[in-house]
Amino acid sequence: MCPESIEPSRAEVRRAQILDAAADCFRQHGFHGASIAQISKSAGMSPGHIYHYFENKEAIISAIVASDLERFLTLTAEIRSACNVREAMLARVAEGIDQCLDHQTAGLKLEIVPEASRNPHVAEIVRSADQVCRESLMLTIRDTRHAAGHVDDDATLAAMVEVFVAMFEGLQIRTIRNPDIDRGIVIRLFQSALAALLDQTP
Amino acid sequence: MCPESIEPSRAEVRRAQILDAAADCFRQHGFHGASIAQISKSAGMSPGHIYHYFENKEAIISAIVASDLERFLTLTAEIRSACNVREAMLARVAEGIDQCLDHQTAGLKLEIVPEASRNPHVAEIVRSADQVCRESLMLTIRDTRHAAGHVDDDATLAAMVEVFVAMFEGLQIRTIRNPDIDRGIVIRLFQSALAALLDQTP
DNA sequence: CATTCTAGATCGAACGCTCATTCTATGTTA
DNA sequence: TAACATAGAATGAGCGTTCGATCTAGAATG
Repeated sequence: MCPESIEPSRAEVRRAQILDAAADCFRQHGFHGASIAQISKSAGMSPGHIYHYFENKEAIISAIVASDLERFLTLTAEIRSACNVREAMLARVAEGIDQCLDHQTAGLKLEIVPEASRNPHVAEIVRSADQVCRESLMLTIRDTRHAAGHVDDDATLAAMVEVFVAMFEGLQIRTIRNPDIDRGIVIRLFQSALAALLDQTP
Repeated sequence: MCPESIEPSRAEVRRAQILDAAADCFRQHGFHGASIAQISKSAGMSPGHIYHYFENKEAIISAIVASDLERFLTLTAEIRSACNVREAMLARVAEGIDQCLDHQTAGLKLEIVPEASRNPHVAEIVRSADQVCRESLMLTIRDTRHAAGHVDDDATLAAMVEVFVAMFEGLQIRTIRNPDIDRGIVIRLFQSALAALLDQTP
């Protein structure tokens, strides 16, 4: 009677329930502003019961950070596996921008960064995930540049990645600081800025 | 015996003392992680005494956010008053990047954004300051583009500002997520990316 | 010049509250 | 019945904030 992998176990369902509720609360009140009482109420269970699935509050934070970064990891892997990577990248820009401009998503992602700057455990999760993303993007950009006849050293490629990623991460901040961005024109400009980055001759 | 404006009054000194200490504590523990007790100890006074200068903790947060944004406002005004604005902008990129890559500075700035996404009072300060910055930058870019013979509509100029600013704000996130950025090469790439943004023909 | 007065600066204990976490008791399932 | 799921009250620490007491510097007074 144990459905092993076909259906998630009750414990897995409970864990996901807590994680969903916690993400909501963290978005609304921040990692430290949200209380276990709030999370438990939002998850429909008692405060004490949460401690059957997570050692403490920090473990919930870590789990959310990890799952959030994992989703980003699969996105970059997806782009990398496209046949025409350059076109795939530019095509995905609109999609990526939409995600960056979503207040809910951006709010939670921006919660993570300052937390990483002071919580060593979160910092480690964030930095190791970031490294994997950068390596993946670096290979992607190198292939794209190679196809156009350019050969760059590793340091230049790494810097390209930084600029590339900085633009998207910066857009998340823009969404908070200026909620009235004109989405359509920003997409167009982002695409041409990224194309210039990929096509430049040093 | 009152030195009016030549020397700051005792109250002003005390306020600045509190603000400095608070900025330090907020950097280390976040807006909600830092306690009045910590701030008071770091400022060298009793917890109760802080309430002679600030109504409550949120007032301290607001004051720090406001002073931080004011500093940015003077920077953009400075650039705008240069004779050759385009060169001034590109020249200041290195300076701006240095500031973005400073962990201390970036940590506090990144604390502000998620706070703005849930604290309406902070949000208002941030958004109105951001609007002033954007307007200033927009005029600057318009003049630069005009000098090169380009005429852009307001929406395009606004989007250019967004991309421009997003790059710098994104760099602050990069510093946290990847502390090992190669500063020199990023500066070079940033400059060429921004030059491409300013010189593009649509 | 010495003394008194006073208003602001400063302290730190105390308050009420909320938090993360623990623990024991009860319910549920197989 | 044995093992696990769940509840919710209890705990103790820490928080932001308040408040009355003390201190101090300088003005007012004689």
